[in-house]
Amino acid sequence: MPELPEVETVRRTLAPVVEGRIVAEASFAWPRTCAGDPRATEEALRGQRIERLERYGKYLLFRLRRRGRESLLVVHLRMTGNLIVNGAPGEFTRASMSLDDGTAVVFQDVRKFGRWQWSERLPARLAALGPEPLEIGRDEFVARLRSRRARLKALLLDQEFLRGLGNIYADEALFRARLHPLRTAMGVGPRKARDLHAAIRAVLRHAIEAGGTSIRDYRDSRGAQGDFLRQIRIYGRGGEPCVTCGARVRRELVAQRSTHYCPRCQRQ
DNA sequence: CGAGTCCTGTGT
DNA sequence: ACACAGGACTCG
Repeated sequence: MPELPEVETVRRTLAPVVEGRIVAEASFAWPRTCAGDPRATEEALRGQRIERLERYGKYLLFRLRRRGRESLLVVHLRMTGNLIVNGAPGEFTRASMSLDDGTAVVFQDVRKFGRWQWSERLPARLAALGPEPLEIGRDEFVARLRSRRARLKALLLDQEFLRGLGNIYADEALFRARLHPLRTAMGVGPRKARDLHAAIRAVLRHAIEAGGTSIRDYRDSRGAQGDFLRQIRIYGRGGEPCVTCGARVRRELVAQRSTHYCPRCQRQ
């Protein structure tokens, strides 16, 4: 579910609640939500001061400190995870953290794919991810893109290429840049590659402004839905007329993910 | 590259 | 009963 704009919205709404607070207690109702040993993690988190809440691609990083030692709580929401402030514990609560002011941060996750991982430093897996889509410069993006053999859709979903895009915003960006998802990255000319860079930035910025896209499960940390679905142009519109030209929007599987594009606006 | 896995819920 | 869902990992 959540991609960069959703995770950024969670970060923005959650940061003022948790920054500067101390973890009173953490617990895992579904042990596999914890990457690592749940008991040891609960113990490691107790008494930690949350210094900052950051976003890294689709990951949330809680920067922790206890007795002068820094560490990290890495959270990935995956498909259906939500971090809700003072959320009512229920059937889908997989983990939670209570803070020294009595606030509870409750992790609700229907499909149980979400993960919390405590670590002393940024895990190597994360360190290997690509740049932030909103930080990479145009020329560097173009060079990076055109050096790759993969199809555009697969490449945009590859977190080692860019960190933070997912299925919705990959399709939206390709549509806005009028690029066919099956085109090879290497074959994209410099001009179209620049268009794609601009399209990625635009769609992410607008989506963040709207608080993300709630298709079904996604909520920010206050429980509010995102509003970007109203601005979605291509994702999930298979069979409907293209908003630009009226042609029938195609939906097909690419890299095992449903991919939406307009066969007239986005030529091979 | 594709296919299977981890999971539960919803819609046809 | 079956397909599908915003993600990522592992295996051929």
